[in-house]
Amino acid sequence: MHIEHPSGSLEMPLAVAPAAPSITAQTAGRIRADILSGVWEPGTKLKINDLCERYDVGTTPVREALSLLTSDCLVDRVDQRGFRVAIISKAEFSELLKTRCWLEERALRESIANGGQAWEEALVVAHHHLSRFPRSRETGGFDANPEWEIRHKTFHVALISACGSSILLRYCQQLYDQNIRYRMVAGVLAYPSRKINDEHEAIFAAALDRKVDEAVSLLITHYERTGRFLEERLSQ
Amino acid sequence: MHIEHPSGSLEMPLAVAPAAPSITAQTAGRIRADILSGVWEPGTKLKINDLCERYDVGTTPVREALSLLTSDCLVDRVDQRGFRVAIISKAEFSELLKTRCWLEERALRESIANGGQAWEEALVVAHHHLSRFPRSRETGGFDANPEWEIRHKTFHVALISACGSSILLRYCQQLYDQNIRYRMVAGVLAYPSRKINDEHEAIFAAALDRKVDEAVSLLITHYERTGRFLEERLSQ
DNA sequence: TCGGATAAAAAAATCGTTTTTTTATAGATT
DNA sequence: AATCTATAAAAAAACGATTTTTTTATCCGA
Repeated sequence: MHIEHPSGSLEMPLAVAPAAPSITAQTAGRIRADILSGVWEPGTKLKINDLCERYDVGTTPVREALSLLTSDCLVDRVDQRGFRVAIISKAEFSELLKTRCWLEERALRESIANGGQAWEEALVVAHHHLSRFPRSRETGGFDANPEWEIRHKTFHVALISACGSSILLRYCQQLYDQNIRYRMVAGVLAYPSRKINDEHEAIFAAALDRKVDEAVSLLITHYERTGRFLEERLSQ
Repeated sequence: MHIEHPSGSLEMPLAVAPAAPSITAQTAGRIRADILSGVWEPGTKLKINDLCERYDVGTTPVREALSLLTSDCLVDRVDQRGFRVAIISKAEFSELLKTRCWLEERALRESIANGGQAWEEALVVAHHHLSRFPRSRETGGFDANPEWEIRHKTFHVALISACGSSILLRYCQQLYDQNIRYRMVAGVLAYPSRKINDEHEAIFAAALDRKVDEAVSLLITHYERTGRFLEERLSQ
Protein backbone atom coordinates (compact mmCIF):
# COMPACT_ATOMS: atom_id res chain seq x y z
CA MET A 1 0.00 0.00 0.00
CA HIS A 2 1.10 3.48 -0.69
CA ILE A 3 1.35 5.89 2.22
CA GLU A 4 1.10 9.55 1.45
CA HIS A 5 3.89 11.52 2.95
CA PRO A 6 2.29 13.55 5.74
CA SER A 7 4.01 16.89 5.32
CA GLY A 8 6.54 16.59 2.58
CA SER A 9 6.84 20.24 1.74
CA LEU A 10 9.39 21.11 4.35
CA GLU A 11 12.03 18.65 3.34
CA MET A 12 11.39 18.66 -0.38
CA PRO A 13 12.96 21.91 -1.55
CA LEU A 14 16.41 20.38 -1.80
CA ALA A 15 15.04 17.38 -3.62
CA VAL A 16 17.86 17.16 -6.14
CA ALA A 17 21.16 16.74 -4.41
CA PRO A 18 23.22 19.88 -4.04
CA ALA A 19 26.56 18.07 -4.11
CA ALA A 20 29.49 20.19 -3.10
CA PRO A 21 31.48 21.26 -6.12
CA SER A 22 34.58 19.15 -6.40
CA ILE A 23 37.99 20.69 -6.70
CA THR A 24 37.94 19.53 -10.29
CA ALA A 25 34.77 21.49 -11.00
CA GLN A 26 36.04 24.55 -9.20
CA THR A 27 39.32 24.44 -11.03
CA ALA A 28 37.61 23.96 -14.37
CA GLY A 29 35.55 27.03 -13.64
CA ARG A 30 38.55 29.09 -12.71
CA ILE A 31 40.56 28.05 -15.73
CA ARG A 32 37.58 28.66 -17.96
CA ALA A 33 37.14 32.14 -16.57
CA ASP A 34 40.80 32.87 -17.02
CA ILE A 35 40.74 31.76 -20.61
CA LEU A 36 37.59 33.70 -21.43
CA SER A 37 38.85 36.83 -19.76
CA GLY A 38 42.08 36.65 -21.64
CA VAL A 39 44.38 35.97 -18.70
CA TRP A 40 45.90 33.35 -20.96
CA GLU A 41 46.23 34.21 -24.57
CA PRO A 42 45.37 31.69 -27.26
CA GLY A 43 48.16 29.25 -27.88
CA THR A 44 49.61 29.54 -24.41
CA LYS A 45 51.07 26.31 -23.16
CA LEU A 46 49.24 25.08 -20.10
CA LYS A 47 51.82 23.23 -18.09
CA ILE A 48 50.36 20.94 -15.51
CA ASN A 49 52.83 21.89 -12.81
CA ASP A 50 52.35 25.59 -13.34
CA LEU A 51 48.60 25.21 -13.09
CA CYS A 52 48.92 23.08 -9.96
CA GLU A 53 50.92 25.83 -8.37
CA ARG A 54 48.70 28.68 -9.55
CA TYR A 55 45.46 27.09 -8.41
CA ASP A 56 46.99 25.25 -5.51
CA VAL A 57 45.63 21.84 -6.38
CA GLY A 58 47.02 18.49 -7.43
CA THR A 59 47.57 17.10 -10.87
CA THR A 60 44.41 15.04 -11.04
CA PRO A 61 41.92 17.90 -10.81
CA VAL A 62 43.97 20.00 -13.20
CA ARG A 63 44.11 17.31 -15.85
CA GLU A 64 40.45 16.56 -15.43
CA ALA A 65 39.54 20.20 -15.68
CA LEU A 66 41.56 20.57 -18.85
CA SER A 67 39.90 17.48 -20.31
CA LEU A 68 36.56 19.07 -19.59
CA LEU A 69 37.52 22.31 -21.26
CA THR A 70 38.85 20.47 -24.26
CA SER A 71 35.38 19.48 -25.26
CA ASP A 72 34.22 23.06 -25.06
CA CYS A 73 36.98 23.88 -27.53
CA LEU A 74 38.62 26.24 -25.10
CA VAL A 75 41.66 24.00 -24.72
CA ASP A 76 43.48 21.94 -27.28
CA ARG A 77 45.19 18.72 -26.42
CA VAL A 78 47.88 16.79 -28.19
CA ASP A 79 48.61 13.39 -26.77
CA GLN A 80 51.90 13.23 -25.02
CA ARG A 81 52.46 16.91 -25.59
CA GLY A 82 50.04 18.39 -23.18
CA PHE A 83 47.47 21.11 -23.30
CA ARG A 84 47.39 24.64 -24.62
CA VAL A 85 44.81 27.35 -24.87
CA ALA A 86 42.92 26.85 -28.11
CA ILE A 87 44.29 29.10 -30.79
CA ILE A 88 42.13 31.52 -32.67
CA SER A 89 42.32 32.95 -36.14
CA LYS A 90 40.41 35.16 -38.47
CA ALA A 91 39.38 32.12 -40.49
CA GLU A 92 38.06 30.34 -37.45
CA PHE A 93 36.25 33.42 -36.37
CA SER A 94 34.31 33.72 -39.56
CA GLU A 95 33.41 30.08 -39.28
CA LEU A 96 32.26 30.68 -35.74
CA LEU A 97 30.23 33.70 -36.72
CA LYS A 98 28.59 31.88 -39.59
CA THR A 99 27.71 28.85 -37.47
CA ARG A 100 26.41 31.02 -34.70
CA CYS A 101 24.05 32.75 -37.06
CA TRP A 102 22.76 29.45 -38.40
CA LEU A 103 22.10 27.97 -35.00
CA GLU A 104 20.73 31.08 -33.38
CA GLU A 105 18.37 31.74 -36.24
CA ARG A 106 16.81 28.36 -35.77
CA ALA A 107 16.80 28.70 -32.02
CA LEU A 108 15.15 32.11 -32.10
CA ARG A 109 12.46 31.02 -34.55
CA GLU A 110 11.55 28.09 -32.37
CA SER A 111 11.77 30.11 -29.20
CA ILE A 112 9.38 32.77 -30.45
CA ALA A 113 7.03 30.08 -31.70
CA ASN A 114 7.01 28.16 -28.44
CA GLY A 115 7.75 30.73 -25.77
CA GLY A 116 5.07 31.15 -23.16
CA GLN A 117 4.53 33.59 -20.37
CA ALA A 118 7.54 32.43 -18.39
CA TRP A 119 9.74 33.02 -21.42
CA GLU A 120 8.38 36.51 -21.92
CA GLU A 121 8.91 37.42 -18.31
CA ALA A 122 12.44 36.10 -18.20
CA LEU A 123 13.21 38.02 -21.34
CA VAL A 124 11.77 41.23 -20.00
CA VAL A 125 13.84 40.93 -16.87
CA ALA A 126 16.99 40.05 -18.73
CA HIS A 127 16.58 42.98 -21.07
CA HIS A 128 15.90 45.32 -18.22
CA HIS A 129 18.98 44.16 -16.37
CA LEU A 130 21.13 44.61 -19.41
CA SER A 131 19.82 47.89 -20.72
CA ARG A 132 20.50 49.89 -17.62
CA PHE A 133 23.99 48.80 -16.92
CA PRO A 134 27.28 50.36 -17.93
CA ARG A 135 29.28 48.49 -20.52
CA SER A 136 32.45 49.48 -18.73
CA ARG A 137 33.35 50.59 -15.29
CA GLU A 138 33.81 54.27 -15.96
CA THR A 139 37.13 54.92 -14.38
CA GLY A 140 38.63 57.23 -16.93
CA GLY A 141 40.02 54.49 -19.14
CA PHE A 142 37.96 51.55 -20.25
CA ASP A 143 37.64 48.64 -17.90
CA ALA A 144 35.65 45.64 -19.05
CA ASN A 145 32.87 44.98 -16.61
CA PRO A 146 32.44 41.29 -15.81
CA GLU A 147 28.92 41.90 -14.61
CA TRP A 148 27.97 43.31 -17.99
CA GLU A 149 29.29 40.16 -19.63
CA ILE A 150 26.99 38.08 -17.51
CA ARG A 151 23.95 40.19 -18.21
CA HIS A 152 24.67 40.31 -21.90
CA LYS A 153 24.93 36.55 -22.13
CA THR A 154 21.83 36.13 -20.01
CA PHE A 155 19.87 38.33 -22.39
CA HIS A 156 20.96 36.47 -25.47
CA VAL A 157 20.29 33.12 -23.86
CA ALA A 158 16.88 34.30 -22.70
CA LEU A 159 15.93 35.08 -26.28
CA ILE A 160 16.40 31.50 -27.39
CA SER A 161 15.70 29.72 -24.14
CA ALA A 162 12.29 28.48 -25.26
CA CYS A 163 13.60 26.85 -28.42
CA GLY A 164 12.63 23.46 -27.09
CA SER A 165 16.01 21.86 -27.40
CA SER A 166 18.43 21.87 -24.52
CA ILE A 167 20.99 20.48 -26.92
CA LEU A 168 20.77 23.43 -29.25
CA LEU A 169 20.74 25.77 -26.31
CA ARG A 170 23.96 24.28 -25.04
CA TYR A 171 25.62 24.56 -28.42
CA CYS A 172 24.64 28.19 -28.70
CA GLN A 173 26.14 28.90 -25.34
CA GLN A 174 29.35 27.17 -26.29
CA LEU A 175 29.62 29.33 -29.35
CA TYR A 176 28.78 32.42 -27.36
CA ASP A 177 31.66 31.67 -25.03
CA GLN A 178 33.98 31.21 -27.96
CA ASN A 179 32.92 34.61 -29.19
CA ILE A 180 33.85 36.21 -25.91
CA ARG A 181 37.43 35.10 -26.44
CA TYR A 182 37.59 36.93 -29.72
CA ARG A 183 36.21 40.05 -28.12
CA MET A 184 38.92 39.92 -25.52
CA VAL A 185 41.76 39.19 -27.88
CA ALA A 186 40.69 41.76 -30.41
CA GLY A 187 40.63 44.25 -27.60
CA VAL A 188 37.16 45.34 -28.54
CA LEU A 189 36.76 47.54 -25.54
CA ALA A 190 33.74 49.40 -26.68
CA TYR A 191 31.28 48.96 -29.40
CA PRO A 192 29.50 52.21 -29.94
CA SER A 193 27.43 51.47 -26.90
CA ARG A 194 24.35 53.42 -27.80
CA LYS A 195 24.01 51.47 -31.03
CA ILE A 196 24.45 48.19 -29.23
CA ASN A 197 21.72 49.06 -26.80
CA ASP A 198 19.42 50.12 -29.59
CA GLU A 199 19.98 46.85 -31.36
CA HIS A 200 19.21 44.86 -28.24
CA GLU A 201 16.11 46.94 -27.75
CA ALA A 202 14.91 46.29 -31.28
CA ILE A 203 15.50 42.54 -31.09
CA PHE A 204 13.78 42.44 -27.76
CA ALA A 205 10.72 44.27 -29.02
CA ALA A 206 10.39 42.21 -32.16
CA ALA A 207 10.70 38.97 -30.20
CA LEU A 208 8.02 39.98 -27.71
CA ASP A 209 5.75 41.05 -30.56
CA ARG A 210 6.28 37.63 -32.11
CA LYS A 211 7.50 39.16 -35.31
CA VAL A 212 9.63 36.18 -36.13
CA ASP A 213 11.25 37.20 -39.37
CA GLU A 214 11.99 40.67 -38.12
CA ALA A 215 13.49 39.43 -34.88
CA VAL A 216 15.65 36.91 -36.68
CA SER A 217 16.79 39.45 -39.19
CA LEU A 218 17.69 41.91 -36.45
CA LEU A 219 19.53 39.30 -34.45
CA ILE A 220 21.56 38.10 -37.40
CA THR A 221 22.39 41.64 -38.40
CA HIS A 222 23.40 42.32 -34.83
CA TYR A 223 25.79 39.39 -34.81
CA GLU A 224 27.18 40.17 -38.20
CA ARG A 225 27.70 43.84 -37.43
CA THR A 226 29.48 43.29 -34.14
CA GLY A 227 31.28 40.40 -35.78
CA ARG A 228 32.61 42.52 -38.59
CA PHE A 229 33.56 45.25 -36.13
CA LEU A 230 35.54 42.62 -34.32
CA GLU A 231 37.01 41.04 -37.41
CA GLU A 232 38.62 44.29 -38.45
CA ARG A 233 40.54 44.33 -35.24
CA LEU A 234 41.93 40.83 -35.55
CA SER A 235 45.49 40.90 -36.75
CA GLN A 236 45.99 37.64 -38.58
CA MET B 1 68.94 37.19 -42.18
CA HIS B 2 66.47 34.61 -43.31
CA ILE B 3 67.79 31.47 -44.95
CA GLU B 4 65.41 29.60 -47.20
CA HIS B 5 65.16 25.94 -46.41
CA PRO B 6 66.92 24.15 -49.29
CA SER B 7 64.70 21.16 -49.91
CA GLY B 8 61.89 21.10 -47.44
CA SER B 9 59.56 18.85 -49.34
CA LEU B 10 60.99 15.57 -48.21
CA GLU B 11 60.60 16.09 -44.52
CA MET B 12 57.35 18.00 -44.66
CA PRO B 13 54.73 15.30 -45.30
CA LEU B 14 54.35 14.56 -41.63
CA ALA B 15 54.25 18.23 -40.84
CA VAL B 16 51.67 17.89 -38.09
CA ALA B 17 52.88 15.56 -35.40
CA PRO B 18 51.47 12.03 -35.30
CA ALA B 19 51.72 11.70 -31.52
CA ALA B 20 51.18 8.25 -30.11
CA PRO B 21 47.75 7.90 -28.56
CA SER B 22 47.97 8.11 -24.81
CA ILE B 23 46.41 5.51 -22.59
CA THR B 24 43.83 8.14 -21.76
CA ALA B 25 42.85 8.50 -25.40
CA GLN B 26 42.78 4.78 -25.96
CA THR B 27 40.67 4.23 -22.88
CA ALA B 28 38.28 6.97 -23.88
CA GLY B 29 37.86 5.30 -27.25
CA ARG B 30 37.21 1.93 -25.72
CA ILE B 31 34.70 3.23 -23.22
CA ARG B 32 32.99 5.22 -25.95
CA ALA B 33 32.71 2.16 -28.13
CA ASP B 34 31.34 0.13 -25.26
CA ILE B 35 28.72 2.74 -24.50
CA LEU B 36 27.67 3.12 -28.13
CA SER B 37 27.48 -0.59 -28.68
CA GLY B 38 25.35 -1.04 -25.62
CA VAL B 39 27.82 -3.00 -23.51
CA TRP B 40 26.78 -0.67 -20.75
CA GLU B 41 23.18 0.30 -20.60
CA PRO B 42 22.13 3.85 -19.93
CA GLY B 43 22.22 4.70 -16.25
CA THR B 44 24.84 2.13 -15.38
CA LYS B 45 27.15 3.27 -12.65
CA LEU B 46 30.70 3.56 -13.88
CA LYS B 47 32.86 2.79 -10.89
CA ILE B 48 36.40 3.91 -11.26
CA ASN B 49 37.89 0.77 -9.79
CA ASP B 50 35.83 -1.51 -11.96
CA LEU B 51 36.89 0.37 -15.06
CA CYS B 52 40.52 0.28 -13.99
CA GLU B 53 40.29 -3.44 -13.71
CA ARG B 54 38.37 -4.00 -16.93
CA TYR B 55 40.66 -1.89 -19.09
CA ASP B 56 43.76 -2.61 -17.06
CA VAL B 57 44.80 1.00 -16.52
CA GLY B 58 45.16 3.36 -13.59
CA THR B 59 42.68 5.79 -12.15
CA THR B 60 44.00 8.88 -13.86
CA PRO B 61 43.37 7.78 -17.44
CA VAL B 62 39.96 6.44 -16.50
CA ARG B 63 38.85 9.66 -14.87
CA GLU B 64 40.21 11.70 -17.71
CA ALA B 65 38.49 9.52 -20.27
CA LEU B 66 35.20 9.85 -18.45
CA SER B 67 35.62 13.61 -18.28
CA LEU B 68 36.12 13.63 -22.02
CA LEU B 69 33.02 11.56 -22.64
CA THR B 70 31.00 13.78 -20.36
CA SER B 71 31.17 16.59 -22.85
CA ASP B 72 29.92 14.34 -25.61
CA CYS B 73 26.92 13.64 -23.41
CA LEU B 74 27.68 9.96 -23.31
CA VAL B 75 28.49 10.06 -19.61
CA ASP B 76 26.88 12.02 -16.81
CA ARG B 77 28.80 13.23 -13.84
CA VAL B 78 27.67 14.29 -10.43
CA ASP B 79 30.28 15.82 -8.23
CA GLN B 80 31.33 13.55 -5.43
CA ARG B 81 29.08 10.82 -6.70
CA GLY B 82 30.94 9.68 -9.70
CA PHE B 83 30.04 8.88 -13.25
CA ARG B 84 27.29 6.92 -14.93
CA VAL B 85 26.28 6.20 -18.47
CA ALA B 86 24.02 9.00 -19.63
CA ILE B 87 20.42 8.01 -19.36
CA ILE B 88 18.07 8.08 -22.28
CA SER B 89 14.35 8.62 -22.55
CA LYS B 90 11.66 8.99 -25.11
CA ALA B 91 11.48 12.69 -24.38
CA GLU B 92 15.18 13.15 -24.89
CA PHE B 93 15.03 11.15 -28.06
CA SER B 94 12.47 13.37 -29.66
CA GLU B 95 14.54 16.37 -28.70
CA LEU B 96 17.55 14.73 -30.26
CA LEU B 97 15.67 13.87 -33.42
CA LYS B 98 14.32 17.39 -33.74
CA THR B 99 17.69 19.01 -33.20
CA ARG B 100 19.35 16.64 -35.59
CA CYS B 101 16.91 17.58 -38.32
CA TRP B 102 17.51 21.27 -37.72
CA LEU B 103 21.25 21.04 -37.86
CA GLU B 104 21.48 18.56 -40.67
CA GLU B 105 19.11 20.54 -42.83
CA ARG B 106 21.35 23.55 -42.60
CA ALA B 107 24.46 21.48 -43.06
CA LEU B 108 23.13 19.74 -46.13
CA ARG B 109 21.98 22.96 -47.75
CA GLU B 110 25.38 24.49 -47.29
CA SER B 111 27.17 21.36 -48.33
CA ILE B 112 25.31 21.09 -51.60
CA ALA B 113 25.86 24.76 -52.25
CA ASN B 114 29.59 24.64 -51.57
CA GLY B 115 30.60 21.09 -52.38
CA GLY B 116 33.16 20.74 -55.15
CA GLN B 117 34.56 17.81 -57.01
CA ALA B 118 36.28 16.32 -53.98
CA TRP B 119 32.98 16.34 -52.12
CA GLU B 120 31.19 14.62 -54.97
CA GLU B 121 33.81 11.96 -55.21
CA ALA B 122 33.89 11.25 -51.50
CA LEU B 123 30.13 11.01 -51.53
CA VAL B 124 30.08 8.62 -54.45
CA VAL B 125 32.59 6.38 -52.73
CA ALA B 126 30.78 6.50 -49.40
CA HIS B 127 27.48 5.63 -51.01
CA HIS B 128 29.01 2.82 -52.96
CA HIS B 129 30.61 1.38 -49.85
CA LEU B 130 27.36 1.52 -47.97
CA SER B 131 24.96 0.31 -50.62
CA ARG B 132 26.60 -2.99 -51.23
CA PHE B 133 27.10 -4.12 -47.71
CA PRO B 134 24.93 -6.31 -45.53
CA ARG B 135 23.18 -4.59 -42.67
CA SER B 136 23.71 -7.64 -40.51
CA ARG B 137 26.03 -10.56 -40.53
CA GLU B 138 23.68 -13.20 -41.86
CA THR B 139 24.11 -15.99 -39.41
CA GLY B 140 20.54 -17.08 -39.10
CA GLY B 141 19.62 -14.62 -36.36
CA PHE B 142 20.41 -10.94 -36.64
CA ASP B 143 23.86 -9.80 -35.68
CA ALA B 144 24.61 -6.10 -35.89
CA ASN B 145 27.53 -5.51 -38.16
CA PRO B 146 29.98 -2.94 -36.80
CA GLU B 147 31.39 -2.35 -40.26
CA TRP B 148 27.98 -1.32 -41.49
CA GLU B 149 27.77 1.21 -38.67
CA ILE B 150 30.98 2.78 -39.85
CA ARG B 151 29.94 2.94 -43.46
CA HIS B 152 26.55 4.31 -42.60
CA LYS B 153 28.02 7.10 -40.55
CA THR B 154 30.62 7.81 -43.20
CA PHE B 155 27.88 8.22 -45.79
CA HIS B 156 25.86 10.62 -43.70
CA VAL B 157 28.92 12.63 -42.78
CA ALA B 158 30.00 12.74 -46.40
CA LEU B 159 26.70 14.32 -47.34
CA ILE B 160 27.28 17.32 -45.12
CA SER B 161 31.06 17.39 -45.10
CA ALA B 162 31.26 20.42 -47.38
CA CYS B 163 29.03 22.57 -45.21
CA GLY B 164 31.90 24.91 -44.51
CA SER B 165 31.77 24.69 -40.76
CA SER B 166 33.83 22.18 -38.88
CA ILE B 167 31.92 23.21 -35.80
CA LEU B 168 28.57 22.24 -37.24
CA LEU B 169 30.06 19.07 -38.63
CA ARG B 170 31.27 18.10 -35.20
CA TYR B 171 27.89 18.78 -33.62
CA CYS B 172 26.17 16.67 -36.23
CA GLN B 173 28.51 13.80 -35.51
CA GLN B 174 27.91 14.09 -31.80
CA LEU B 175 24.19 13.83 -32.40
CA TYR B 176 24.68 10.96 -34.78
CA ASP B 177 26.53 9.06 -32.07
CA GLN B 178 23.78 9.78 -29.62
CA ASN B 179 21.33 8.32 -32.08
CA ILE B 180 23.30 5.11 -32.30
CA ARG B 181 22.71 4.56 -28.60
CA TYR B 182 18.97 4.71 -29.10
CA ARG B 183 19.18 2.24 -31.93
CA MET B 184 21.03 -0.17 -29.70
CA VAL B 185 18.81 0.23 -26.70
CA ALA B 186 15.62 0.03 -28.68
CA GLY B 187 16.92 -3.16 -30.16
CA VAL B 188 16.23 -1.93 -33.65
CA LEU B 189 17.91 -4.81 -35.30
CA ALA B 190 16.58 -4.27 -38.74
CA TYR B 191 14.84 -1.49 -40.46
CA PRO B 192 13.19 -2.82 -43.55
CA SER B 193 16.52 -2.83 -45.23
CA ARG B 194 15.41 -2.42 -48.80
CA LYS B 195 13.59 0.76 -47.90
CA ILE B 196 16.59 2.12 -46.07
CA ASN B 197 18.80 1.52 -49.05
CA ASP B 198 16.29 3.15 -51.35
CA GLU B 199 16.16 6.19 -49.15
CA HIS B 200 19.91 6.51 -49.10
CA GLU B 201 19.94 6.13 -52.83
CA ALA B 202 17.39 8.89 -53.30
CA ILE B 203 19.16 11.31 -50.98
CA PHE B 204 22.42 10.56 -52.69
CA ALA B 205 21.03 11.21 -56.14
CA ALA B 206 19.30 14.44 -55.18
CA ALA B 207 22.44 15.74 -53.51
CA LEU B 208 24.61 15.01 -56.51
CA ASP B 209 22.05 16.63 -58.79
CA ARG B 210 22.19 19.70 -56.55
CA LYS B 211 18.46 19.54 -55.99
CA VAL B 212 18.75 21.18 -52.61
CA ASP B 213 15.15 21.26 -51.44
CA GLU B 214 14.52 17.74 -52.58
CA ALA B 215 17.65 16.39 -50.93
CA VAL B 216 16.85 18.15 -47.68
CA SER B 217 13.30 16.95 -47.73
CA LEU B 218 14.40 13.38 -48.35
CA LEU B 219 17.01 13.50 -45.63
CA ILE B 220 14.63 14.89 -43.05
CA THR B 221 11.99 12.37 -43.98
CA HIS B 222 14.59 9.66 -43.71
CA TYR B 223 15.53 10.76 -40.21
CA GLU B 224 11.97 11.16 -39.11
CA ARG B 225 10.87 7.84 -40.49
CA THR B 226 13.68 5.84 -38.92
CA GLY B 227 13.26 7.94 -35.81
CA ARG B 228 9.59 7.12 -35.48
CA PHE B 229 10.30 3.48 -36.15
CA LEU B 230 12.74 3.65 -33.29
CA GLU B 231 10.51 5.67 -31.01
CA GLU B 232 7.82 3.01 -31.11
CA ARG B 233 10.25 0.53 -29.69
CA LEU B 234 11.32 2.67 -26.77
CA SER B 235 9.59 1.58 -23.62
CA GLN B 236 9.45 4.68 -21.46
C1' DT C 1 80.43 25.06 -40.38
C1' DC C 2 76.83 22.05 -40.68
C1' DG C 3 74.43 17.73 -39.73
C1' DG C 4 73.46 14.03 -36.82
C1' DA C 5 73.82 11.41 -32.88
C1' DT C 6 73.87 11.44 -27.75
C1' DA C 7 73.02 12.99 -23.15
C1' DA C 8 70.62 15.91 -19.93
C1' DA C 9 66.53 18.38 -18.64
C1' DA C 10 61.75 19.20 -18.70
C1' DA C 11 57.26 17.94 -19.03
C1' DA C 12 53.49 14.66 -19.62
C1' DA C 13 51.40 10.58 -18.25
C1' DT C 14 50.57 7.17 -15.12
C1' DC C 15 50.32 4.73 -10.80
C1' DG C 16 49.55 3.60 -5.86
C1' DT C 17 48.07 5.62 -1.67
C1' DT C 18 45.65 8.86 1.32
C1' DT C 19 41.82 11.73 2.28
C1' DT C 20 37.12 12.94 1.94
C1' DT C 21 32.44 12.05 0.94
C1' DT C 22 28.63 9.15 0.34
C1' DT C 23 25.98 5.10 1.23
C1' DA C 24 24.54 1.28 3.96
C1' DT C 25 23.74 -0.78 8.50
C1' DA C 26 22.60 -1.28 13.06
C1' DG C 27 21.30 0.57 17.43
C1' DA C 28 18.86 3.90 20.31
C1' DT C 29 14.98 6.95 21.29
C1' DT C 30 10.44 8.75 21.27
C1' DA D 1 6.71 0.94 14.97
C1' DA D 2 8.96 4.50 12.94
C1' DT D 3 12.48 7.84 12.81
C1' DC D 4 16.70 9.56 14.00
C1' DT D 5 21.58 9.07 15.05
C1' DA D 6 25.91 6.94 15.20
C1' DT D 7 28.98 3.81 13.09
C1' DA D 8 31.15 1.04 9.46
C1' DA D 9 31.94 0.04 4.75
C1' DA D 10 32.43 1.56 0.07
C1' DA D 11 33.46 4.65 -3.35
C1' DA D 12 35.02 9.03 -5.25
C1' DA D 13 38.35 12.52 -5.25
C1' DA D 14 42.74 14.16 -4.65
C1' DC D 15 47.60 13.91 -3.79
C1' DG D 16 52.48 12.99 -4.36
C1' DA D 17 55.89 10.02 -6.29
C1' DT D 18 57.41 7.33 -10.28
C1' DT D 19 57.79 6.23 -15.03
C1' DT D 20 57.75 7.39 -19.74
C1' DT D 21 58.05 10.53 -23.43
C1' DT D 22 59.38 14.72 -25.51
C1' DT D 23 62.23 18.57 -25.85
C1' DT D 24 66.45 20.97 -25.41
C1' DA D 25 71.37 21.24 -25.14
C1' DT D 26 75.88 19.38 -26.12
C1' DC D 27 79.33 17.06 -28.47
C1' DC D 28 81.63 14.77 -32.25
C1' DG D 29 82.73 13.80 -37.07
C1' DA D 30 82.50 14.87 -41.89
